[in-house]
Amino acid sequence: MVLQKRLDYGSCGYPVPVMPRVPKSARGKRSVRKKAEESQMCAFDLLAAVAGNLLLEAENFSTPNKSTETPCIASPEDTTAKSEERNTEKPVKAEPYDQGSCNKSTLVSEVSVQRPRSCQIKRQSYSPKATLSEHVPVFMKNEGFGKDGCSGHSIVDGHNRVSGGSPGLVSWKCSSEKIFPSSAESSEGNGDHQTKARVQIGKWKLGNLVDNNAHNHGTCNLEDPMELDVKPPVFISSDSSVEAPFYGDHNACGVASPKLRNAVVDRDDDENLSRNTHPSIMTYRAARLRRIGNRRIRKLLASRYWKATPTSKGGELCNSDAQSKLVRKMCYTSQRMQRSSFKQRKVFERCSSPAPKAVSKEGIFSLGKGAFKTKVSDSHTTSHGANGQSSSRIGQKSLCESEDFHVKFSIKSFKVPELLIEIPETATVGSLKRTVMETVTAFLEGGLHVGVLLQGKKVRDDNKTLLQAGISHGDKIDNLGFTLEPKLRQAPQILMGSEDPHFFLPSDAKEPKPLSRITAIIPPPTSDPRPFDATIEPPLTFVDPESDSIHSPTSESLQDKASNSRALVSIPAVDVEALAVVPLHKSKRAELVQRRIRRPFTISEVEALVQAVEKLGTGRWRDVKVRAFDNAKHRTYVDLKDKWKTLVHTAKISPHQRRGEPVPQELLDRVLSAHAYWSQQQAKLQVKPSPA
DNA sequence: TTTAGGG
DNA sequence: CCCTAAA
Repeated sequence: MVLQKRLDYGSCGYPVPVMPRVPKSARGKRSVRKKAEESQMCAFDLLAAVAGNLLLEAENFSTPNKSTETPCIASPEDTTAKSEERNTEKPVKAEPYDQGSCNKSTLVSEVSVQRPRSCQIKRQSYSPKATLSEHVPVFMKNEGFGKDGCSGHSIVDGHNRVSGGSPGLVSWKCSSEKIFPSSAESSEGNGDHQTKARVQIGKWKLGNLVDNNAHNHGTCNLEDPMELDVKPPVFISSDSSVEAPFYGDHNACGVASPKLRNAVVDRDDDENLSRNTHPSIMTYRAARLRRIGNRRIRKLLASRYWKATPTSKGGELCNSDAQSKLVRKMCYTSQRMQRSSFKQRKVFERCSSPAPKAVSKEGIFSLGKGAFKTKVSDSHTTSHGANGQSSSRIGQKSLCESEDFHVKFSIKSFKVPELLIEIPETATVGSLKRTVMETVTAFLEGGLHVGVLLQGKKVRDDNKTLLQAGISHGDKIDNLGFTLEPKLRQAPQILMGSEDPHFFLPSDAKEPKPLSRITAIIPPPTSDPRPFDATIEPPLTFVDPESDSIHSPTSESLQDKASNSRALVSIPAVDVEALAVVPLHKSKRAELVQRRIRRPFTISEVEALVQAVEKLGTGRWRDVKVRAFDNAKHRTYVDLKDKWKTLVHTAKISPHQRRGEPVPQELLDRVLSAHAYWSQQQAKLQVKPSPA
């Protein structure tokens, strides 16, 4: 029985994940740290990816040589229930830039283009001569992130709408347009007795794209598109006061300084467990886990990533290497995006904020009021890079001097398709937030197709200049619109049954079928319906008393699972080829999979272990596992080996140095003797061969 | 996949 | 517990 609630997600700000989380497991380990660093992937990457994606398309289409009909190699998507198959991913060529149509689920942003009043913008705006493809800069702003971001309050009540988009930026927020009355509905009897809260998020919007700041400050400037290698800028900003351009920064994966990141991270207060876990990161790590070799673990992981449909096997699903692969590719992609963004950083000039604010060393970010604030600096020319203010002025000046014929766009809103999230009631608000965030992130990661609509008609020819397309600074540009379509190629099928008729369909279909809903499912804490130890354990078998769930899940495990569920966010496929722009090294995602919860061995477990080892000896952990812990799913042979190792160590040290639940001396003695015995045996085996 | 060990 | 090289 599943209780599904539809909560009005309201208009809370959408916190763009910024800080790739370094799992606790990292604990200062070099290797882990390194990995975490390597795999840093944050929202910025994501946006960078989007931008890069757009950019790439722009390039493709603005380059005469390239066909505007970039072949889209369709890869028939296997829609079977198996996640592995589902994720099988094949290289795909860039999809046509112009989708040609935009259906209901297409994201349509309200864009208005207006002619700058006071002064003309020279570098910031696009020349009417620019081709449509060059039009893609996407400015995003994540308001309210710094302060409370998507707090539980805002999630539920969702009435705190952020107002007044900042210059040159678009703010992400859940629009309040869509309000879903709470309702409860029982789930289809799939066997599990869980309660889930379902949160549906309506359309989202991006706030103002281009500020109206043109009149005030004379504006935002972009280098002449023609003279730079046009890279659509993507700005991300959190908090209404400052804007952060998203540049793929080499040091910080396009994010801010560590400090900044921390600020963000820390704000995630109601997370007790692994915070800021990123789905993609998680998934990425799953890939690594491939080699761990424990099928069970892998399965478990898999179940975390995809819908944890409780099955007779205990809710375990197959893991998918394909997915991992996919994720890696995504990372790769996004990194490439970053590079392009970085590139752009040098060529674009902008002054998006009315009031000059502090600029960080790099001239990119700055902190303010404890909130996550950043300021775009002018990197117009490298020489100006470090001084936002002066650059600003310079920029303004040049703006006013610039010629006319530039059109200015203002995207008032950007709607993200409906999101459907399923989460157990027992999950924390924090996990809910994360899930939402990750879902959206995942969604965005797929990249977007940008379409241009002029008076309702889609402007397909990317090589036309704005002027030719009828987009001039003078007239009828009010009806200019953009369509942002998810660039999904396959449908994440972790969805809830088939209640939603239109999901994302492979976009390789004739008509693009953008997703209309993204679903994320968080498995309930008890989603691991492990057979209630129905079998009678063999003599030596240790039966975990509080085996996975069922019996009063501790708050720890409960939370753990809840947080694990974050990985269940759907991760749309990405058109890797299209996004491939940035080199891989930097922005993989941070590690996602969290460390397994610590489950201290109980005395009975220790006893079972000792007994098994006495009998089998060391070095046969697999057998020990089978013999004594076959029913303890969470104990792997590696765990047993480790435990033995610690037991031996414990037995050797003085009692007062021991920690944790004291192990009966009797057992420790047995450990020592068994250890001595088997060590001897091993030594014998080692020596024998040579004499013989 | 397992083992064996270092972290 | 994690991570991995080796077997």
